[in-house]
Amino acid sequence: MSDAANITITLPDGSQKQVPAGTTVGEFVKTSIGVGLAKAALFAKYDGAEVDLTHEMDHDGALAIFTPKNPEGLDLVRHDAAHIVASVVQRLFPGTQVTIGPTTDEGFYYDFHREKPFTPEDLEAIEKAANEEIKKDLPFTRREVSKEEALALFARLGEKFKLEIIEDIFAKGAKTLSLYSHGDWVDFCLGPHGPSTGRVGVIKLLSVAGAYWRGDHRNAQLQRIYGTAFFSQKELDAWTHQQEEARKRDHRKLGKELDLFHFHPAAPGAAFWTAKGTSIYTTLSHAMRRMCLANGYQEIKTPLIYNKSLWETSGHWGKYRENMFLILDTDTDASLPAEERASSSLKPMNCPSHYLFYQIKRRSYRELPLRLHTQDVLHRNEAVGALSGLTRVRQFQQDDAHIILMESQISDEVATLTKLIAKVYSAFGLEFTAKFATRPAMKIGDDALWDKAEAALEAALKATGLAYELKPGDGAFYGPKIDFDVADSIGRKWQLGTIQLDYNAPERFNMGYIGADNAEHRPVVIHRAIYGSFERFIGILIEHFAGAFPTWLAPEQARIVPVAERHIEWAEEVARQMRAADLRVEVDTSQGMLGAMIRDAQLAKVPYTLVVGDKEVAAKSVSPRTRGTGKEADLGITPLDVFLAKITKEAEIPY
RNA sequence: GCCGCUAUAGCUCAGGGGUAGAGCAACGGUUUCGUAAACCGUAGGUCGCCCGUUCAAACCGGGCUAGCGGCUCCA
Repeated sequence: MSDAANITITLPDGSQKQVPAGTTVGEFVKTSIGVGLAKAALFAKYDGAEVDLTHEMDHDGALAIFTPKNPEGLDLVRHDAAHIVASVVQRLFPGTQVTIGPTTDEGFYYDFHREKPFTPEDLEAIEKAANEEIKKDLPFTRREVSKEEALALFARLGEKFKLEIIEDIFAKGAKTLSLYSHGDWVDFCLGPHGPSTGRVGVIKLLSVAGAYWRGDHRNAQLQRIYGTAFFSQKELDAWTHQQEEARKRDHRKLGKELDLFHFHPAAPGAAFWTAKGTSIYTTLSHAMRRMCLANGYQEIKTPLIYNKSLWETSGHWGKYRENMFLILDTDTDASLPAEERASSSLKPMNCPSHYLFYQIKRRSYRELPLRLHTQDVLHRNEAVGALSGLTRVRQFQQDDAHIILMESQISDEVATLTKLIAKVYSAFGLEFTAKFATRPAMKIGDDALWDKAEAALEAALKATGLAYELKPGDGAFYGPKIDFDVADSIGRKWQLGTIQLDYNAPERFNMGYIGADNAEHRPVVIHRAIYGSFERFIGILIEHFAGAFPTWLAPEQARIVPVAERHIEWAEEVARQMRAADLRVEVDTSQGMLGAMIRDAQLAKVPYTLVVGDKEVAAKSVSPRTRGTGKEADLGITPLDVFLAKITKEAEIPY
């Protein structure tokens, strides 16, 4: 189709153009498509690969142009922004070494090595200089160099982290390394980059944080500068506003405002739940218990403290002791290390309890799958720096279960479980992502068992048709797992539900069952949680609903507001009838102005505010008002029995 | 655990080397009111804790504790 001098370029609409080989993407767009697009273009995808506009096309292929209108365009300029920030940091703070600077969902970061930490004032100076660099509109230029050239260049610059990365890149089989420069600053990078620094509209630096080289805490401590970039100040302002709105949903803020839970320095990582918060907790607990009992589970309770010997059998003593609250034997020598003085520990997980429970008697294949559900209190000694509101605590309860079953039952059980999880999450309107995590470095059991477990779990997951992401090395120490993640208000993802397959525990605990053949067999264990933990789940729900819980979950489902003192009697009668129908109701007897009482109820995010005055008393009715402002929130005068029927239905557990 | 930041009244926050301030909430009184804030008054704090510098520390320095943003880890 093409002769030696010409190549055929296919555009996304299917049209084809012939141009001389060696034409750059930029020239092609300008001459064959249009000046407007040429001006807007940032980079292109040519024959499946992302390339710069200066890339010379040398063969037939499809070409797609990306501009600020594409999400990929924003990601690209943020990558440009990371380079710009790194360049000004090295100019302003000589001696600082660069490492890596990728983009994130919300912006970018760049990790630096420098003895002195960056101060907030430093950040301001860097941000100012970075934005000046944008105004200079310096072109990004690319060139390819050999390994030797690359090593020589970065050795001369004194960039020892970069030298390590270069060795890695070539070790993985790269033939050359691409360098990108703007001004006199150079970094290596796969690219592509935009045409010039001017195309990055505005850079905003957000924070500086510690990070470890290659993500390993044994390595050098780096300083990570987080930032974001937008094409215009207007877009940045809109994003900033959106961030502020998201922060208003923060469960730590709302938990205090709505009086749901509190923390005290005397018990870091362990919540005090108010009556309202406890109401949410117990409603969720009851809902899960009910669902489990309806789906072939039995609920059991087990001890909270166990002898060290149990943890040795389970493998926790070796692989999880750092996270366990040990109970020291006071008779022992105080100079000995804690793990030698410990005789027992608070349980950090329910699994060993359930294995002991299973072992209480001989089990038959007819009992399998044996599904044990427990909501006991667990303690994990989390690192102080890891604690965060309700999403990361030291004391919590899981909606935990262990399913002891035959290998042949795994697939069906995993399918049933993913359906249950999807059902619960959809009842809240929560969107989740699934991850499949395989054996970690810190593990028990031989590789043959892991091979078997990973294969069985992934096959079961595939059979459900659910989309999932692969997380190699992220499994529990005893088995591979499927994790279900939900994002909080500021986009951080938290693991909630989990399904974990365990071939190790049955071996360690020598678990068996008598099969139909009257012989002893080894079962398999599935660990699963749907909420994950009540604490984290409630934290996520608070943010998801911005504190405005659905009626069935709201701690106060209705508040009755008497217009004047003479209406209190009917208000109390309404409350009595509603409480008799198991509804959670309060009467506002504060005798404030009506508007003020309604405002209080609205701020408390009570689903229904029931105004009662002369008209309502006379008609044995209420005037319900939903959450929200203005006339549309007012449902008008409603007979009490009609309203009762409506709210009772809304108070039903949806799963 | 690591890096950085923060800590003033129940909450949100101002102030600042020389006897501590506001709004809301609380409490008392007046008001009895029709769909997002009535009015007047009262009370409330060893400025997170310890040590140091200073004639004098809430303010400056150090340590600790807790919280926040990340890293590591994790439900």
